[in-house]
Amino acid sequence: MKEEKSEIVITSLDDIARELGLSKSTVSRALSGKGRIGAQTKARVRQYVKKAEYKPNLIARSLAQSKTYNLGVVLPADSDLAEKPFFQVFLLGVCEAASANDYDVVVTVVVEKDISALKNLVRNKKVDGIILTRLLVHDYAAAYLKRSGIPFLVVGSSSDESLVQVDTDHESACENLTSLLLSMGNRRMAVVIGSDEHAVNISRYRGYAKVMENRPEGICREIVFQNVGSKTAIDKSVEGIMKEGADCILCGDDIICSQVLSKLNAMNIRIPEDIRVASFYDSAHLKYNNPPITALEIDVKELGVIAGQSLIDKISGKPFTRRTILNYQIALKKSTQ
Amino acid sequence: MKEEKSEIVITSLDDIARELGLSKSTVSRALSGKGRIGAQTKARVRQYVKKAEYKPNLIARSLAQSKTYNLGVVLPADSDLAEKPFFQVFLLGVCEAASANDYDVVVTVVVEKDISALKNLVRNKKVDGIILTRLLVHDYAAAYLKRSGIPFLVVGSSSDESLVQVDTDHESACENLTSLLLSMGNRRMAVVIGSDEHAVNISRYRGYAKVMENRPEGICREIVFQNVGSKTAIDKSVEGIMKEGADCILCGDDIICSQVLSKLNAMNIRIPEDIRVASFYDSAHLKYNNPPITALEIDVKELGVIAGQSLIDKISGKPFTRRTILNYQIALKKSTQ
DNA sequence: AATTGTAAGCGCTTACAATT
DNA sequence: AATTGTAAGCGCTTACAATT
Repeated sequence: MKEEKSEIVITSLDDIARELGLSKSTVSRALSGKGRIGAQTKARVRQYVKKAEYKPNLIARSLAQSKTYNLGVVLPADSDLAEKPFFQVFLLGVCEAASANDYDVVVTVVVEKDISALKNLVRNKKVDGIILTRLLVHDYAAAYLKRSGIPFLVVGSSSDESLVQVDTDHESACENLTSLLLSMGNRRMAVVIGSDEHAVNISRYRGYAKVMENRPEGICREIVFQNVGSKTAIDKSVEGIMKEGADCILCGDDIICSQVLSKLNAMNIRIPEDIRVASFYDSAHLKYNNPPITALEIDVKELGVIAGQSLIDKISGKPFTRRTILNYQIALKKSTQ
Repeated sequence: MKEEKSEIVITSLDDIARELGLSKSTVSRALSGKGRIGAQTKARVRQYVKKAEYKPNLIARSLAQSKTYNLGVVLPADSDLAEKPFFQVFLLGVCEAASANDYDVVVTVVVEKDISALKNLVRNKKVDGIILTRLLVHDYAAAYLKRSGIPFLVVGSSSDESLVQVDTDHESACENLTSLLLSMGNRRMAVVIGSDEHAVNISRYRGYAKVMENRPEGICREIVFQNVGSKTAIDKSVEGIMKEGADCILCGDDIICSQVLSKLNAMNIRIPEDIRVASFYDSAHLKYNNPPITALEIDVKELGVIAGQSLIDKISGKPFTRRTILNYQIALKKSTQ
């Protein structure tokens, strides 16, 4: 008898309803928990569903509810970002949050100003909300999403109050690291930082500048290098910095830092004896460097989890935080001793 | 008049049909190109759709066709992999191929042997096919997907003929690099390689072993380190290698290599004067290292594109290649001169 | 024979009606 | 009043029928 029953493949609410002598809607209510439903029936349906290993068709549910239960994550494919593990680790965090809420994660790519893939994702209604993993100063993607009306969230800080934001407070983190290094005896603090089209680089520089402005000598333009992209540009800035006799180099991120280290190494300059080095962003390579590099540490995966959860809260109409700021740590290592 | 027309928001085939005095099915055929349809009507519908900026509801299409137009990509979240940009760059490649075929990409995460998220993705029918981005020697995910019957593809090499595979020929690549380094005068070639639960590490070691076995001295067990995971284990292996007087170290991948470099640096051992170093996998950090490191180069993004396209071909019943082997390059750098 | 329309179906949700 | 059922709807596709 059992064998006979298990021969019937249960693929829809209709099947269950027929087997249990109920109507489709009752079964639906028993499973969703929405609407009035008798406790007994509910238990009976749920038990049956479990035994029959029935899995509801989420596509059908999507169509009926106009919800996809998908989160969109936008990854930048600019060549200089491709190697940064930030996005990958962040993505794992989002997946974790999504998974815990029965959502899935759809990724899409924007290259520089080409947001056509993102547009398709939104217009085709493939996702219920979007996470932008980086924010440009003039961000096309954010502007488009605002117009579109879809719930979205940016990783990054912006003065635009209408944006839901999740970020570390880069500015104050960099401010703290900079003044800490000053208090440790460094005087001429150089900085090498990436494109100021990226909001994060602006914040980081601002943190540095805030401290230096209040120093008697002020900001020394000769040892400040912004908009540094290529390896060549970094090499040049390091040469300039050494010529100017700086005693500490602050690097905008891990990639810049490892290139700065490479150049210093090639110039036979010792760390920390000849110059101190610190980075505004950490990575495994800086940890394993010899000497290990002082850096700001962020729990990127946690950032992803929080971003995912916040977006889901926003989508489901729960109260959500308009601006979530994550903690950071200053990891003092041998490179600044 | 135009204003009046544009007030009507076109959201479904029904709307278009009404506006054009046609039936829903005719409109559907005009847009899909399937079934018999008059050339005039086809043009008329398409023109209207363009003007009205109509976007079909893909969820509805999914339900009707039992197709999602989604590709699933499985990312491993094992802690030692989180920092590897391989997966990120590969993912960008898959997105590119997907995008070109009007597919989207859903990512999911497996942690060690926990494939529950993958199971949900498959059971909930959220994707039409799956890409496994790494292959274990005993791969739970691959075994499950085989049972489930969903089209899937693995990045990696396996003797299992039933698996659709995309990979570099790691074995012959490592074989070539090893014999090249021998021909350059190195005699005692050490190797440091990761967990042999990963198929790729087995292949790489096999390439190395194939060459060394044919040497008069054979494989020297004292300078072969497999299953090396932690930084501590790597440090120990480097110490052992130096004690045994090896003249060249082959690293299983970029992460291992940068940790080996860190240790060598700490021991004040010069490259290439005191020892040569090469890696079986490349990354930006090895390029920027001083000296730059000889390594095998793979076009990972291209690998992603090919994997994505192959899977789509398989899904759509087109002929697909059961095993695609990508090219590699040996980048000779100063570290082995 | 070529083109278009009718109607059922994909598997859910949900307002409303009907039953106890 | 509490529970369950009826029927319409979400927006497509597609077999088959009907029209020219």
